[in-house]
Amino acid sequence: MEDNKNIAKTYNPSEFEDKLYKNWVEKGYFHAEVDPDKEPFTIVIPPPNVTGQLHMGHALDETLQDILIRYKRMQGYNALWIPGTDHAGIATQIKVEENLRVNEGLTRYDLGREAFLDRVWDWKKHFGDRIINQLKKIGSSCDWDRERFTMDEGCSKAVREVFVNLYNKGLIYQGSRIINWCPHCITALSDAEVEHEEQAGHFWHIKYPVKDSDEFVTIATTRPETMFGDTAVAVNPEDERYKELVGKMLVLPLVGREIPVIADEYVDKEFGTGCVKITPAHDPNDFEVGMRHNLEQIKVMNDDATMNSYAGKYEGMDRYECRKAMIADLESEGLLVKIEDHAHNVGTCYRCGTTVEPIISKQWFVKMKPLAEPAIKAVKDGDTQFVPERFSKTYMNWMENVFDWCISRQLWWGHRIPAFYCQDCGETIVSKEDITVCPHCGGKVKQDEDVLDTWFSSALWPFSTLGWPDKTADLDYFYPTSVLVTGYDIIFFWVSRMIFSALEHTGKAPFKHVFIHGLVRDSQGRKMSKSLGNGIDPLEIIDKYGADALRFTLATGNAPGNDMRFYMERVEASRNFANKIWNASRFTLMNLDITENKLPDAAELQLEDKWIISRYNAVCREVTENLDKFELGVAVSKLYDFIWDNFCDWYIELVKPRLFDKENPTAKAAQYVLTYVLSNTMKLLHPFMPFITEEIWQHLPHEGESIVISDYPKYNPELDFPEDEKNMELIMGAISAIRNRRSEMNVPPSKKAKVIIVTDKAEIFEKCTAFFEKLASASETVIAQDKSGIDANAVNIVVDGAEIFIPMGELVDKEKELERLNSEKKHLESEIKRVEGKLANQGFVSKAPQKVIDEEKEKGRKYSEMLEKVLESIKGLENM
RNA sequence: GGGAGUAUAGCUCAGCUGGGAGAGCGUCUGCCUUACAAGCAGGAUGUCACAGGUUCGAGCCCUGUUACUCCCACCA
Repeated sequence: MEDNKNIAKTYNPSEFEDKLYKNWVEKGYFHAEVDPDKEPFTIVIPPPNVTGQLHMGHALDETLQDILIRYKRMQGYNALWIPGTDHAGIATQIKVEENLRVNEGLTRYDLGREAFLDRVWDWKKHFGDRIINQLKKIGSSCDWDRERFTMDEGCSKAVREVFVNLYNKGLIYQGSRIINWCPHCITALSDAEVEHEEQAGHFWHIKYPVKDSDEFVTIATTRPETMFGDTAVAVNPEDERYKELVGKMLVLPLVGREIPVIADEYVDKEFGTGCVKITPAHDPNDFEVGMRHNLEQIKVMNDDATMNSYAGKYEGMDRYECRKAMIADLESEGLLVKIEDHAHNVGTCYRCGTTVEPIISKQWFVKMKPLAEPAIKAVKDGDTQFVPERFSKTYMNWMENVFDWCISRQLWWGHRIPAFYCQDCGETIVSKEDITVCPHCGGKVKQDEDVLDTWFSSALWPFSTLGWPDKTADLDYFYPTSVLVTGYDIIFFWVSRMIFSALEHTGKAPFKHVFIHGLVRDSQGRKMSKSLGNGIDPLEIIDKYGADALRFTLATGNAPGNDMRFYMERVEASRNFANKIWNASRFTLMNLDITENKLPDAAELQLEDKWIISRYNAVCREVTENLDKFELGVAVSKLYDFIWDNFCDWYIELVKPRLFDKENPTAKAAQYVLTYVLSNTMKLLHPFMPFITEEIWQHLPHEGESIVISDYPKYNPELDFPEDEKNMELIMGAISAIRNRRSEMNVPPSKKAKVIIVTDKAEIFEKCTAFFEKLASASETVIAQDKSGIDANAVNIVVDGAEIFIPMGELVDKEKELERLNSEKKHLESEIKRVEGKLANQGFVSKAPQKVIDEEKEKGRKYSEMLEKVLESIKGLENM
């Protein structure tokens, strides 16, 4: 502690953040082992994608988790935060392919599956490491000995186990159904991976001639190019207009194929022309109609959304090229009735933005209904609780209406589907282990080429990271996890799937709470994105302002679950707060010659000491309560107010005269109180701002080797001094009033004046005459019982508990003083009127809680007393 | 078509279970007061979207209205 007094003059986080973090990791503070004597508190990180680097959204997510985990660790829980990364199937593959294309002009097919995957693993290594380093920079207190990856051995084992289990239970099946196909990524997508956006499209009205007749029906479509796959035209059975047509054959324009007119309830008579082209291979509704009517399914596109041979002469054209060409042809043949503008929802790929094509395809699916039921129940019963609660509605809504989940992807990067097809007998074998021969016929087998949806493995994250499917001690002890912290944007993708997966495979909900946060937006409220170029790199902020400032910014300024705007002024304000803490600490250290951290005997405590201790104690209680309710922003802003307003602006200033006066018998007590309150406040603040709090705590007299593993302060009823708080407020009120008066009269702070305090609470005001010298620019303070002998040229200030006179000589303008006193009088009178009105109200007196009534009465008493003094002063002035 | 959110100081936002509105930034005035100008002291600014209702009392609870935002949804 020899260098205590030599901490740097300005707050410079880069000088100590990395050093402290390294030490924490080396000491193993973040490492957790099973310990039956302690209660576990577990968080699994939402694994960032290995696609690139962390953005501000991650920084928010990690900050919130770290606050919770550090808080619980300090409270004595066995806190475990499991870190890791996600392989992010499509997203990563796209990145690597893009990289390959730009740098080497190659496609993944040029390399071949194995060589390409080697490249992706290289990518993963590079960006995975980078992400981990970024997590550390933010201060995340993860257990790095347990770092995981969704495609590591353990997670892969869990994936296979789950796939085989679900398959054996009939909850995974393979089938040909309409799925969302991304022609750019060349893969199937789940419903959740499709983003709908309203686009200005068209409604093409096209004539389909009736066979052997001059008649025709007009259909309306938004995707005319799919007509090559039409296998019927449907009308509503109740539709009188078309009753005669049902059963007749139509001739499909441009290709001449014949299709029937069928009747189906699905058709809305009122919409469009009332005739619907049915394309079972390219539309989910049409698919259903096709099933009912046993219609042929004709796929007219290739995987890249170019037209195939069913499109006749349009074969090879891109779907939109084809659309243009065929519309022109229809028009020239006189079969195009009209084109209407029509806004409609178009599905787009969430990774590349390409318009997805609903297309029939053989894929693997998870049957959702049986899995959704327990997942709904778990949230209904409160086994898992959303914070804020409203997000459970979002979850329920989705769960209750969920369709089967398409889990196969035509990609290379991911968990290969553990299904094997016998080349000889055609049997499908789903197996946990790789097999080479068919168990039925001994023939050669070939593994399914596809991989699983990346969310299939993340769905298992809370238990796969703890060793499942093995019955490990970790799993037994740390699972289910305590809280999951994530953004509302992945409730469907991830949260819901973790819940039903966990219930199905472990029999338990994966976490007690889901703490949902919003998105980090830019200063104008726009989503941060690459294309807008408005993203802010968390690391740049850390370099410039420090991780603590970043964390403080992210933890404050918005309500849970709401989006927040991020801009530099806020970070600067946070940094300024850190600087404030830094300097208050520097001041404390400069004035310290004690080596112990303890409170002095109660008898030695001065009024201001008891006040700050009492305030600290109250803040301690409130912060803990807020943290327990996940009100992190409220908690930390209370600490901000306490540190800045109470501790710095008042306590330190009040205590200076004692500290600077070596003869003062209470100087030591002040040192102890400063140390006690500051170091405990650092503890309270540590979860939010881990670096600066550790740095300061280490310099202060302390026990233990790190604030990280120190005990979180607890509320202590013995430290409540309500009476002293009240008295202190009287004095603070007086000081403020004097400052106010002097400022109004443009008295420079350097000009000292005599202050005469007339009060019958001499014992309160007397004790603190020292404050006035320092704070109120007084040269002398006199406590008097009455105002006899007070100079006529004194300004008169009426405050609660006292009347203050400051002789100002010529500065006093009698008229102006009268004016001011009269406005004071008016104000007091109106306040009294309000209070009296309230107290005269029978309803109020009989129904309001006693506490509120007493408060009003107290106000009334105070105001009346003050008014009396003001009236006297007015009278005195007028008589002069 | 369903569901949710937001509307509070010039700007960005807090405001926990109802007891006469706060912060940061900005702004105005005065200060380099020996921890801090990344600071100190003092000030100004609000029909808490609108209309009703419940209540002794509403920014907060209820109903309706308006504006904006987001999510979900197989009307071609």
